[in-house]
Amino acid sequence: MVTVRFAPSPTGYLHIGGLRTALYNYLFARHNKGKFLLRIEDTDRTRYVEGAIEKLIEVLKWCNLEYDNIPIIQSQRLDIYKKYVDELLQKDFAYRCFCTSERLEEMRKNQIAKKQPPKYDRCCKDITKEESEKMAKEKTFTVRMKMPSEEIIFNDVIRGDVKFHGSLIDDQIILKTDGYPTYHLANVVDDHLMDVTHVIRGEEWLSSTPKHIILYKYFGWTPPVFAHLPLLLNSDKSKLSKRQGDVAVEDYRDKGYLQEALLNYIALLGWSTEDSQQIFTKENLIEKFSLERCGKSGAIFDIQKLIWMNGEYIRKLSIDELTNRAIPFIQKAGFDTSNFDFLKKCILLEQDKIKVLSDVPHLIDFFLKDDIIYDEKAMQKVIKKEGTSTTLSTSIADILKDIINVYSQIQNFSAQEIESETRKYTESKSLKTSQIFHPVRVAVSGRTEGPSLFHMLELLGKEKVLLRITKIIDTL
RNA sequence: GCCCCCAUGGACUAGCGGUUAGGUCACCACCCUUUCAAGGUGGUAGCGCCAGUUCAACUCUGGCUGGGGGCACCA
Repeated sequence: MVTVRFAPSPTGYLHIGGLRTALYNYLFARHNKGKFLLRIEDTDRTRYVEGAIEKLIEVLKWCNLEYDNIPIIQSQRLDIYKKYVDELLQKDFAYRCFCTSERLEEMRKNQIAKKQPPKYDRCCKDITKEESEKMAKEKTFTVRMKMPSEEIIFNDVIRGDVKFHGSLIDDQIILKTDGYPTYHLANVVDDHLMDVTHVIRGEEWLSSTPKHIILYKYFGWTPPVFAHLPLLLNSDKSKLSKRQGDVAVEDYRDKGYLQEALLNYIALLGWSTEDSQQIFTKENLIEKFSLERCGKSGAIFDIQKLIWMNGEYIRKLSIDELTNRAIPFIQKAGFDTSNFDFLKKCILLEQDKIKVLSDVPHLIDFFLKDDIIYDEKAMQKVIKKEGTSTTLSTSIADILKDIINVYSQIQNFSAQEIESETRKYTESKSLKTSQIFHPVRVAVSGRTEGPSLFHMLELLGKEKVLLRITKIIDTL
């Protein structure tokens, strides 16, 4: 059975690149009716972050990437790793290293200064077993794996055959002085113990794969199939990182990107179908995903396309669903959200315009509050007509006064009714519709852009409309 | 410095020897329209370079250039 895993380290947030890795693993598992497991790689105590695991799990849940196991936590399995390290020591595939980190650092500095590749000098490699046992009792030590001087070739599903030479690779530390294993050891041991069949991970791991291959060999285990995904990039083509924009999945969530849109967009960063389909349901992705159709080159994370796609998904949401999802954002902006039906009507009028959910409060705020803000430019351009004759300005006031009269007469203040009465008035005065529509719009909403005018007036209600127009006339 | 990976318009990509090099985002124009959007139609823009193989290279091979990743008691 196909078994894959997502193995993040809990650094405090889920990186968007990590999410892509998780997604591809998930899709691959579901497509093959296999298992998708979660493993937390927290073997670095110096990077321990309070609450990071919980946060990670919460974000994964928000993304709807459900895993099939109780998450494996590496820091709780120290005895297991120790057992395997001992096995390697016993078989002479590894050795204790008593060098201090100061010495190693010094050595590395010198090597770099001499333009040599930084590499351990194997100072402790030839200490006899007896000596090593003895020293282990009084000194702290790490354990290093022995890299054989041989050609290491492995097949990567995405990249084909990749070749390294063992002689160029360091004797990697597999067990630290604090008793914790390093990534390489823990990763290989756990993947084996969890029966992982396919390792799908980022390209940054490609060059340490030979170490893993050798570990599998030393243990006598069959290595999994490897697939190294191209990296996600900043706009300057460097590895996607903080500093150049948001990289945490929760940032996107908090800005109002839909989980469906984020995943859909991210799925397309490094994978595509032959017909270049853009919009996929999750089921669709599961059905069509394959590692063979993954690309090899890094992909720039382009927010523009994500924004477009998010809008696409928002437009497809039912109005109830959209309202529910927008409510937290409206609340955050300080508005009362108890009147669901009213909010629904407001949002419906703006649905086509919403790119991210955090747009919603601003788009509908003039429905929700009485002291609306009048956009200065809009006022100048539409109401005050700066630079043109005062007679025109007067006529706008007159028009608005007439409109008040017209609207006061309307019994059934519906969009249809308002429109027909407005048009009737326009004709009777031989005015252009724009001479009426624009000033009314600005008067009631404070801005030039907005929803369909008459639907907006209906929703606002006769009382507010008359009040707001009156208020504007007073300023003229 | 060493090792590895990669290379189609501004971005994501399709292509797997013969195509008017296709799609999506962005951009521009037009249409629709009371505004802004949305939607529709059309458009600008691309195979990094040099050899080789071949009747024929975006496609295969080699080199170059460019970009990226890795080289921790981090993952």
